[in-house]
Parts: sequence; C-alpha cells; structure tokens
Amino acid sequence: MNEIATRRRATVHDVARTAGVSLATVDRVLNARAGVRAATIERVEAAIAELGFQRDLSASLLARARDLRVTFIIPEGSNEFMASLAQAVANRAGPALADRLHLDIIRIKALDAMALAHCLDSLQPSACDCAVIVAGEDPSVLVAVDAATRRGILVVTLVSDLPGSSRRAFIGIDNTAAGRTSASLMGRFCTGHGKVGVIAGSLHLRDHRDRLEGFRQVIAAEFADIEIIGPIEGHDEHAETAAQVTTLLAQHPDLAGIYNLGAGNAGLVSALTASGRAGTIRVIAHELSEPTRRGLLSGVIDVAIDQNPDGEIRAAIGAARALALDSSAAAPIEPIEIGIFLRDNLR
Amino acid sequence: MNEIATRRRATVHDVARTAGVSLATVDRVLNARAGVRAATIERVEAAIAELGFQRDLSASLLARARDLRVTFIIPEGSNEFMASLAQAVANRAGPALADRLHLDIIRIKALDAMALAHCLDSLQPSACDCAVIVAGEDPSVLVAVDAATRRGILVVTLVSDLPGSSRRAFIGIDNTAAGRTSASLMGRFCTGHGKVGVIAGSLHLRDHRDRLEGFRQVIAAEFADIEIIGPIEGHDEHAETAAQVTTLLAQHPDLAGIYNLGAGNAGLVSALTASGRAGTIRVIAHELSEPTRRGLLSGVIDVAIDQNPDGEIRAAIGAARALALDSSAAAPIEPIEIGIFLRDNLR
DNA sequence: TTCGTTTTGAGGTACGTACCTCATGAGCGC
DNA sequence: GCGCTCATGAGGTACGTACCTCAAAACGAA
Repeated sequence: MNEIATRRRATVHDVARTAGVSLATVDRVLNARAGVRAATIERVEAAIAELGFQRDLSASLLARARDLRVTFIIPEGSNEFMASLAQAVANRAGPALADRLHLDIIRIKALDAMALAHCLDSLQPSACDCAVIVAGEDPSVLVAVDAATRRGILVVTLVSDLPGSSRRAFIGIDNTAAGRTSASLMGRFCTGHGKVGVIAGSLHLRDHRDRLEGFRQVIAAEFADIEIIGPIEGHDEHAETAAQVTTLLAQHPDLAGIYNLGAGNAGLVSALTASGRAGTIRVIAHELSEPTRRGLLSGVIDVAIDQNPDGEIRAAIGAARALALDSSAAAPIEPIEIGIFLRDNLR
Repeated sequence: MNEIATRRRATVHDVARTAGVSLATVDRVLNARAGVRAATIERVEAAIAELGFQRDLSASLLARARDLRVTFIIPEGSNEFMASLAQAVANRAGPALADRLHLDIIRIKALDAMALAHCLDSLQPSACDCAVIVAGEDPSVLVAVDAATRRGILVVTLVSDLPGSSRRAFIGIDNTAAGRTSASLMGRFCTGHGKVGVIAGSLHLRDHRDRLEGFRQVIAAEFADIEIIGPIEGHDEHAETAAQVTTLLAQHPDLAGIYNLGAGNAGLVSALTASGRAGTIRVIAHELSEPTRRGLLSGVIDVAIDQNPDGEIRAAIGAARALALDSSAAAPIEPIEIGIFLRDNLR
C-alpha cells in the first residue's frame, strides 16, 4: 500500500506563525497588496515554501466577493471550428458556475485585428479577470494585449499564439507537428504512387504556414518518391476550394492523395464526389466538423487531423482559473494533443 | 456580445424560503439524512428545481470536516501502462490536495481477482469515499464491488469495465473501435500487399478480445485482399513476444504488416530489429510506453494506439468528485479518446 | 384524551481565505 | 526631541454549506 499524502494541510495561520508575522501580513503577501517590506515578503515566502503551503481553492473562491469572470473572444463566421469552440464554452458555462466561474463569450468579426483590439480595450477589470483570445499576429492586437495586462486583465491565447506579448498562457496544438503527422500518414498511404496535392486556406495564416512546413519537411526527408503539387489557396471557402480541387483533379489524372490543411472541406468533398474519383485518392483534412465527418463516413476523406475544441476550452478555463487565483504562478501546461480520426474512431 | 449567466446563484436559504421549510430541513434533504416526510422532500426538491439551485462546490468542500478520499487500486508488475496510470495519479495528488481531494494508490498483483476483492473488502468508508479499480471480469470482484457500494463506498471502473455491477461510472476507451481503427490504418498501409500478422497478449482478456474483433471486422469488410495470420498469443511478455515474432517472420517472408494488440512491445521491437526487416514491415502497436516510443523514433513501429493515462486519471478524479459530492447524480461522461501516435506527433 | 414517536424549526459553530478598519510600531529627516 | 510616513498587528465580518443540539410542533396509536 502506497500512501501518498499526509497530514493536515498548512493554512495561512501556520504560515504566519512560522514566518513570525501576523495573519494580515501573510494575507498582504499572498494577495500582492502593498505595504510590506521586501525582507518581510521574503520571510513569508520562505515559510510558504517550508510548509509547502497551498492556498485552499475552495476557501479562496468562497471568500471572494465575486466569481471569477473569464471572457472568451472568438471569431464568428462560417468557420465550423470556431463555432465548436464557442459551443464548448457554452457547454461549460453551467457546470463552471458551481465552481464560481462566470464565463462570457464575445463573437467578433473573423480575421479582423482591429475588432479584436477594440474588444480587448473595452474589457473592464471589474467585469473580467481573464480574457481568452484567438489572436491573429497583428501589432494592434499585441498592443491591446499588453494594455489589458497592465489594467490587470490576464490574457490567454487560444489556438493561435501571440509570442512576444504579455499573454500569460497559450493553449493550442503544435501545427508543425500536425503537418508532419499528415505527411507521415500520407507517405505511408501513397508509397510508390507519386503525386500529392496540397491545399491551404491562406499562407498569411500562421497555423497554415506551420502545417505546410511540417508536411514538406517529412515528405522531403522520408518520402522522396512523392511529388507535392501546390499549395493551392482555397481561402477557407467552400466554393473556391471546390473549384480548385476540380481543376487539380483534371490536371493530374494520376493524383494519389490530397492534403487540405485549411478549411473549406465541404467544397473538397463535393468536388471529389463529383469527379467520381472519391475513394481512389487518399485524403487528409483538418478539423472534425460536419463536412469532414460526412467525408469520413462516406469514405471520401481518409483521415481528419483535429484539435479537440472541448479539450482546448477545458485547458483554457483551467489556466484562467489557476492564473486568476495566483497571478504570479506559471500557467499550468496541459498539452493539447493532435487528434487523428478515421471513420472507425470518430467521437 | 453574448452574456451567458446571469444573476446571483440561489443558495440553500433561497431554497428554504421557496419551499416554505427551515434551513435544517433543506439540509436534511440535500444530504440525504433521515427524518423528513416524503411530501416535504418533494416540496424541497420542487424548490430546488424551480430555482435551479446548485450546491456551491467551494463552500461544500470547505464545510466538510474531511477531504474527499479517493483510492486507486492499480495492478503492479511489468506492464508499463499500469505504471503510467499510477504515475498519473501520483502527479495529480499534489494539485488535487488544493481542491480538498486526497488521493491514495494501492498496487496489487496483476490479474489476481481475489487480491482485488480482498483489497476492496478492506476499504473502510471512513477512510475512502470512492474506489477506482482496474477490474477483471470475475464474480468475486463483482461481489466485492457491490459490497463496497453497500458500505457507502462509490466504485468507479477504469480501463476495463464491470457491467452488471453497482459501479457508478466507467472511464476507458472503446477497444473495439481501437481495433477497427488499427485495421483501417493497416489496410491503407498494405493495400495489395497481402499478409498481416496479429499478436495478442491473451484472448482471456476482454480488451484484447474486443480489439481483435474490431480489427477483423474492418479487414473483412474493407480490405478483402489482406490475409490475417494469427492471432498469436505473447502473454504480454517481452521474451515470449520476441520469440513468437521471430517465428512469424521466418514463416512468412512476405509479411507486410504486424498488429500487436497486447503488450510485450520491447520483444516485438527487438525481434524485428534482429530480423533486419524493420522498416519494410508496417507495425501498429498499443500504448505509448518506453518500448513503443523507442520503436516509433527508430522507425520500427509506424503507429501506436494509445489511451491517454493522464486523461483517464483526470476523468476518473472528476467522476469521483462529482459522485462523492452528489451521490445521486449520474457520473459525468467525459469520453476518453483513442490516441493515434506517429513519430511526428509524439507527446 | 394522553403518551410516544417522528418531523420540523431555530440557532449555533466550523471550515480557510479575503478584505476591512483601526491602532501601534518602527524608522526617517529635521 | 519633533512630526511624519510606512510597516505591521489585532481583530473583526463575510462567503455558503455541513453538521450539531435542543426545543417545539405535528402526528399516530392507545
């Protein structure tokens, strides 16, 4: 038998006694309030370390006058993945309330950096402890993130990171690894066959660039007999993607595979179906959405690479909670896995 | 802007006022204590429903004299997966403490139903609110689970379920779907090639049987040109598996793939490496452990199918917490995904 | 009715932290 | 020594639930 823990947890009282200070001083240190000498802060922190003191989350949440407020800012539009992120937040809102977490969602225009920046600027610290954003890489967003941080709002990036900013955590997958994984599968599917077409949404998007780079790396290193056609840009639109795929198929009667690293999968599926070559071409796409799900079930798509929206939202909420309760802490790192789905393990 | 919630949460006081009873009565109903007429219970429950009252977890945990105690009973031995489950529990023990959760681990002899039953019998309700077990399908375990439930200990099954018992939740993957997924990948890897060897640990294990069944289903339905050799039983032992694989390779010089649905992966890797045919044969194995990780990195193994131990433990703890706080509630269902890992998306 | 039992009410304390006020201490420059 | 500021202490209340005791009320059976 393997007992893990142990005796009674240390409380603030224990910390005060050990540090030789009063409860009020410990409280000031713990909650980063002013009016404590540096030397005293050190004494208290030493006591905290010595006792292994951990703030009791239950009591801490209970004692706060207000709940923690987390605001999600999520792009709106036809992108199914963003919609499922928003849905995941909505699903968590109820249960989270019992944990004293208040979740808000704000939908803003997709790919509009100014809208995101304005939205961040409009957040009041009194109404929002933590903002979770899907950020594009834009200077105005970076400025807004830093301003929000200075106002006392914690910022967490989701899906797409904003390195160089004061964001306190990033929750998302490694898109280069996702591209490598796709190549690794595609290479094994198409050994000795030849051509693979690659479709992107836009090479201005960082995650798409990353996926493409990873895909190219592995194809070049391990599957030298495979020739990459493209990338073609479908701008994440169904109609445009369908047109591009139709052209691609016509130009390459010997095409062995297609990798769509962007959105617009409904167009991909319809074009392939119309061509009559569905099933003979190996297809890898991104995100488990309605179109890819249909594609997997009908055999048009072989594999969907996915970042689990529920998992990402759960991780984001966890990070927000941990940061809000102890803003000096590092964000907990709960790695988001790259999901690989075939018809047989659809969730 | 999309406001989700709302006004102040209802408290027990509100429930008491609405139901027209005293706080004490509400408390008796909420905590299932005796001494309340059925008609009164109904009134209180109606008020709870009307107000949408949810017990405040923070306050609830704080008010309890003792922490929630969750005991994990996990098989010991050379099985790396079980070791990583235990490790995952140990990793969570610290952080969980801040949430008033006390985690214990008991390791018992693997595949020993009597040991598990005895262990369950020895759990005292005063020292354990919830037991999480990796159960084999054995009548003695079933009896012990029901006895524990009657003593007031909640039982949750992990990895392998125990249908027909009074266990309150099951956390694990769908092993049939895992087998189907493996077949779907293997079929695409080996189109037109011919023979695929299948290795199991033991066909007495339910999860192994399920995986085999799923694998066979999909090969038969979709890849009729593939012939399944085996299954061979390696009993999850490294040495025995190595010997079986060596024989298999010698007997089938044209083998295109190997699916190991059991453990013993170190033996699989060493036999393949020794044969000189590593890399020319597609290999799918189960569980991300040291041997499979090495196999993926060296190119001996193409794909590892995994059930994320951290995710399973997290889900089990979540279920235990929810059940312990409201034992009449249904266990929260957080589906465990089937993880698919290549060298390129190793975590 | 009367006795006994069961149900209900009233009111308390406790959990550990957050946050508040007020008083007192130490330390400073002059 | 003065007055001043800043650091700290002392002690309180509040959060929402759990759990306790004791008394009062309701109910049932004789």
